[in-house]
Amino acid sequence: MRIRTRFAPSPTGFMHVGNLRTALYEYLTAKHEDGSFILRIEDTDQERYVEGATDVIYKTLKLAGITHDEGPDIGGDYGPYIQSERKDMYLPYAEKLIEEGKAYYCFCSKERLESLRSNALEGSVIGYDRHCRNLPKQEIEDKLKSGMPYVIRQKMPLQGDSTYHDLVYGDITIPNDELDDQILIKADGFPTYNFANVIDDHTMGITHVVRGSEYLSSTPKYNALYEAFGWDIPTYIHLPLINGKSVDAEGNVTISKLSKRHGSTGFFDLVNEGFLPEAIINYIALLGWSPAGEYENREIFTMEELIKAFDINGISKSPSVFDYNKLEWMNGEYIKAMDSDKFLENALPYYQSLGIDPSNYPMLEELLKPRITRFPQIEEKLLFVKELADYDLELYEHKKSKSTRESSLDALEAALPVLKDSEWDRDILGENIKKLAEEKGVKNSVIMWPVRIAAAGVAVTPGGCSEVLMLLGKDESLRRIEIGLNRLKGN
RNA sequence: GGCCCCAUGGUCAAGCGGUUAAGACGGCGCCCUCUCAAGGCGCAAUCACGAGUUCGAUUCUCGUUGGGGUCACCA
Repeated sequence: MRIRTRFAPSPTGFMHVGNLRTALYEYLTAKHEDGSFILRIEDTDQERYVEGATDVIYKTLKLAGITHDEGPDIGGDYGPYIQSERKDMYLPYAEKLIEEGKAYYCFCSKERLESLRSNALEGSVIGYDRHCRNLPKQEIEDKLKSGMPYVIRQKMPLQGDSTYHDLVYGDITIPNDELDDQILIKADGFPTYNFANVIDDHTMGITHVVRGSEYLSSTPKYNALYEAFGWDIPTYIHLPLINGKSVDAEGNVTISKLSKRHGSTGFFDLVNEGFLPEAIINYIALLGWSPAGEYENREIFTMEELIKAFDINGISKSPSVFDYNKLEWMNGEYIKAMDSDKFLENALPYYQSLGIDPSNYPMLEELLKPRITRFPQIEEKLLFVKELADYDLELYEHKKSKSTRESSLDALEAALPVLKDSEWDRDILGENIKKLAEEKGVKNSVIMWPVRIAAAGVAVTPGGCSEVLMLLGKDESLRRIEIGLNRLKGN
C-alpha cells in the first residue's frame, strides 16, 4: 500500500517552525517511500478566520520546497481539501453512531458544564459527568422536537485501558476513565476538530498520521472513533516537541515550548531576518531526527537527500531546543556554497540600500561570501563605503596590530605619499605598503591597521587594508586618509 | 492535581550489555593573517540520582527527582 500522509494546518496566518517541521516530517515520511503528501486546510473556523491565511500556508510550503500532491489549490481524488467545504459530510457519520448506540445527544448547557468544572474537587476527575448518556428515549425525542440545542457525544468505554502503538514512542496505554465522552458535533452543527480529523483522515485514505506528541494522550479517543466505525487505525508517528530556552535577569534558565520570547518562531520571521528557507528546512530536519548509515554525521542536506536519508527510526523521543546559533552557522554554510547569481540576487537589496553598484567592485562577493552568515549583515560590513564616520580615535589603538595613536600618525604620514604614487591595485598596494613597513622596520600591520581605519572610519570592513582601499577608490581613500592624519595631529 | 511521555556535554545528538562514550553548533586556546572575520589545529565539557538484573551497566527493570505534554461546544 502506498503511504499517504497529510499536513492539516488551520489557517491562522502564521506558520510556526514547529508546524513546519511537522509538515516536513510528514512530507519526508511519504516521499521516502514514494508515497503521497496531502494538504488539507482545517478551517472549522468559527470566528478565527484570518484574511489571506491559506496563502501563507501555500507560500511557506512552496518556499520551503515541500510540495503536496493533493490539496485545495491543485485538487486530487479525495477532495474537497478544505474542511469547511466538507462540513455536510460529518453529521451523517455522527448520526450513524447514534443509531448504533455508540453516541448520544447531549442537551447539557454550557453553563451546566461550566459549573461542573468549577465545582469539581481538587484532584477529582474534571470531565463531563455523562449526564445525558442514558436519557430515556421519550425525553430525547421531546427535547429534539422542542428545538433544544444539543451536541452529539461519543460513548467512551468506562473501564479498562486502551493501548495503541506508535512508531516513535512504542506502546502507549491510557486508562479509559481518562477518556471523556467527547463531543463529535457541536451545537452549531459543525464537527469538532477531533471528529472531523478522523473522518477526513479515513475518507482521504491517510495511512500514516504524523503529528506532534501533544496528541499522544488523546490518540485513544481517535482510535475509539476508528473502532466505532470499524475502520483501520492508521499508523501513528508522534513527533517530539520543539522547545525554546530563555534566561531571566537572575540567570535562571527556563526551557519551555518555543514562543515569541525565545526569538522568532515564525517561518517568515526567520526569512525576514535573513535565514534562507533551505537552511531553515535543513536545520529543523535535524531537530528531533538524526540520520544513520551513509548519512551519519552529515549536517548539510538538500531536500532530495533528506528524502533519501529520512528514517522513522532516527526520530528522537525527547523534545529538543531550538538553537539559533546553529541555524546561523548552517545559514552561513549555505551562503558559502551559493553560486554568484544567487548570491547577487540575495545581496542586491543591501547593495542598493547602501548605494553600491556591485559591478564596480568585482571582489565584493569573494570578500563577503565567507564572512557573513546572513545577508542583512552586509549592511554593517559595507557601511564604511557610505560616508566617513566621525570615529573615535581610540580605533587606532590596536594591540594585535601593534598600533597606537602615535605609531598611526607616523604610519599615515609615511604611507600617504607612497599611496599617492601607487598604482591602484590590490596586490600592488599591498606590496608597496609592505615595502614601506620594511623600510621603517615595523610589522606590516603597523601601517596597514591605521590606513584601513583612516580609510574606513570603522573597524568592521569586508576585507583588509588593500581591499578597503580598492573598494573606496583612490581619490576617496586619499581624502579620508588625509582627514585621519589631520585628526591624529589634533586638528 | 490525575493521566501520558521523556531524561547522554550549554545546545543538536550517535550509542541499542563490554567503546579511550562519536560527530556538529557554541565556548576556550594556539597557528595563520592586510581588520572584525574567514581558515587550520587543539582543548574543555555529558551518561540526573538510588536500588536491582548481570561476570559486566550509559544501555535492561523498578523507584526517586527533574522536564515536557494533556485534561474545551480551540484547532
